[in-house]
Amino acid sequence: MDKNVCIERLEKKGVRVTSIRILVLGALMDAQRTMSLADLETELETVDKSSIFRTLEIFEKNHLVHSIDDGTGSIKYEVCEGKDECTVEDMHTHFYCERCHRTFCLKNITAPLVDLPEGFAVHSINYIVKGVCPDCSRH
Amino acid sequence: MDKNVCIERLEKKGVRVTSIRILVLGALMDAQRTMSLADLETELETVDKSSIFRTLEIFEKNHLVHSIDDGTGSIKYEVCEGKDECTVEDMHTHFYCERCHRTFCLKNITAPLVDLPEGFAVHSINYIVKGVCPDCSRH
DNA sequence: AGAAAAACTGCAACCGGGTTGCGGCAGTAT
DNA sequence: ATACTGCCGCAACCCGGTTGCAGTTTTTCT
Repeated sequence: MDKNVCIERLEKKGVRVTSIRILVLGALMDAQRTMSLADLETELETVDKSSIFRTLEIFEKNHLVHSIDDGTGSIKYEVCEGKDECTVEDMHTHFYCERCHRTFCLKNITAPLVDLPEGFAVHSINYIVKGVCPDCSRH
Repeated sequence: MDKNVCIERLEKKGVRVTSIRILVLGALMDAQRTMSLADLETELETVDKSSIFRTLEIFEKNHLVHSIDDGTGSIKYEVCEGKDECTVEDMHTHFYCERCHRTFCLKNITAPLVDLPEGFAVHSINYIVKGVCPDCSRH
């Protein structure tokens, strides 16, 4: 991912630009899938785990990325597509492949919302479908 | 929960009856909510963590209980209602209260299933709605 | 019943993802 | 230049979950 695109995006969200932040954001934007902290660690060998962690914290607070819990025990991150907030984009469907252990963002499929009994106030939805992805079911 | 009810249920599923298993199953059946390993640990002071863990493993394999990942980092367990399998019951909606940190089973609300692109094979659904529960929103 | 095998349990140690304290470094402001 | 603030790497920690092992109980086989 072009460095300047990252810098621009960081500045737009009011996040101070550093070399590590460019690297992390670039890796996430390049990735065609969600990435865990461990994924980023192996991708960016030179960068310390805690630095990546704190970078993601800042990114999340500033709505540059959001996290998804796909039930695998490790949180996944992906860049927000929305303009300012990503509360709505947050709610798209994710698919977890039990064979290749990848988590897919089905961004064009918004997560369904059921009617809840009186008194329940909804803030967010975590909708994960698990099974076998097209790649794996071909083999 | 009556001891004999537990014993009966264990035998019905072909799980060997031990005192610990009666305790764990009883605690889960009594609970009006899902329970984590830690919850069971504090509830059953006398029983070792690893024993509870292995007991839950066996229960899950024999479809006495199933687990839900509510995204809090600790897996929750609840007793299966179904006769033999609980693949369908598994798919009901759960609600996680961000204030009191309890996970509710909304057993009468089945988890919705979206249409996925060609090639995705669905095995299970993880549908967690997060927000504030009726109890907490009253205060 | 008695011996061997299998299953169950508690203890302690481990594992891995996530998190934090701290000291050093870098950039910015005064 | 000096003081301040924020960023980073290292190491250590935390916590839920998991495993190896040894002692005990239960089952199985004769």
